[in-house]
Amino acid sequence: MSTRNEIINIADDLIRSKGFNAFSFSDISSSLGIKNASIHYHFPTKGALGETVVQKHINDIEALIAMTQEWPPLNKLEAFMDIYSSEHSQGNVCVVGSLSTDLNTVNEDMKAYLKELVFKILNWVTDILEEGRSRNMFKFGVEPREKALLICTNMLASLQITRLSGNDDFELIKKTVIKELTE
Amino acid sequence: MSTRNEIINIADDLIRSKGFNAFSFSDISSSLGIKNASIHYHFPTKGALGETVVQKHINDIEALIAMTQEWPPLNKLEAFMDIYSSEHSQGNVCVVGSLSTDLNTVNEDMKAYLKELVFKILNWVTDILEEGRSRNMFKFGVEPREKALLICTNMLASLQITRLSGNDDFELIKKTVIKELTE
DNA sequence: GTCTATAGGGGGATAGAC
DNA sequence: GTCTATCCCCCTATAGAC
Repeated sequence: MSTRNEIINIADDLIRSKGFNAFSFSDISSSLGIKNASIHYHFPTKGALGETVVQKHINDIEALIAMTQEWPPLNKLEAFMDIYSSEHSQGNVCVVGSLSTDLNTVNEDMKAYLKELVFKILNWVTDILEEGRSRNMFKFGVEPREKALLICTNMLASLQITRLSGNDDFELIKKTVIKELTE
Repeated sequence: MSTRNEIINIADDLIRSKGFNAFSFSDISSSLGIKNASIHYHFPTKGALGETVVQKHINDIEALIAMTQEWPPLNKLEAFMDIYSSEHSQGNVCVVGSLSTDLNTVNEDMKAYLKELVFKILNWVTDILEEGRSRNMFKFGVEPREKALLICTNMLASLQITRLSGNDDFELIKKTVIKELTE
């Protein structure tokens, strides 16, 4: 992998494990075996690096949406939830949860990319729910976008709360969301 | 109000607006019109200040639980949700959301107090839901603690997500949670 | 592309006067 | 209780050699 991509991946991991303001260029350079100054060759500022990390998440979610386009609604929903399972297994929170906490400290471009990411996720989950209900696979008594907000907030905060309440609660939340939708 | 309590309140606000690692003693001292060194008279370290802020939230939630003990379940649930309405109106996230993001950077005592806070909240909401269902005021098809996890994660993350998706979504989430429980 | 060296600032924390 | 003065460390970022 290119140094540039390694930097992006390490920064992404650090944002989700420690937070944007808590990680430093030294965390990255020591992990990579290079010097701080070399990072600035690839990214002029910490903000520019942060923007690129968020863009990567936008690209990833777009790829996942495209890949699962023909899947049944329940499988799509599980693909969505698997993003969070993967983050949970690393003990990390999600990028939206981490950076929304720090939102008043990041630059305007990062905010804009984060908004784009949140809208993409919300629209995707809304579409999945709408499709699932119209095909009689999901049951819920509110608007699809309302239910999408509930499920997205369940996923986002489950990563944060289970850092404190206990790891088993993450799987419990996931199962409960699916149980409520399908029973 | 005593200087000590003013420091606690300003620190609390800063944690929920900027995050624990982003605020500095200078933010507090300039806001209070005192010098950095004076803060250290009241709190030896930043960690000790953080611990006190979390303890304050524990005390506040205990007082709220005691005050609403005889209220009907729906009013109790609304009292719980009003905590988040108040934080949302300030544009802040909740203390658990903020500090769980930074969890890997805070000291062990802060972690312990945060755990205590999360357990108190989860147990309270679980009790409210159980009481509401046994009195035929709430309907839900999962265990009370499971539903409490869903509602607590809805509240926590709604503050974070609506910083990005739009302010109206907070009220929408609140209304949807109550609608699902009571219809 | 990566290095050394360094600038320039801000962070938390302490000592001791008042 | 609050102040001034100061310490020491870490941070992001830049200049210029290789």
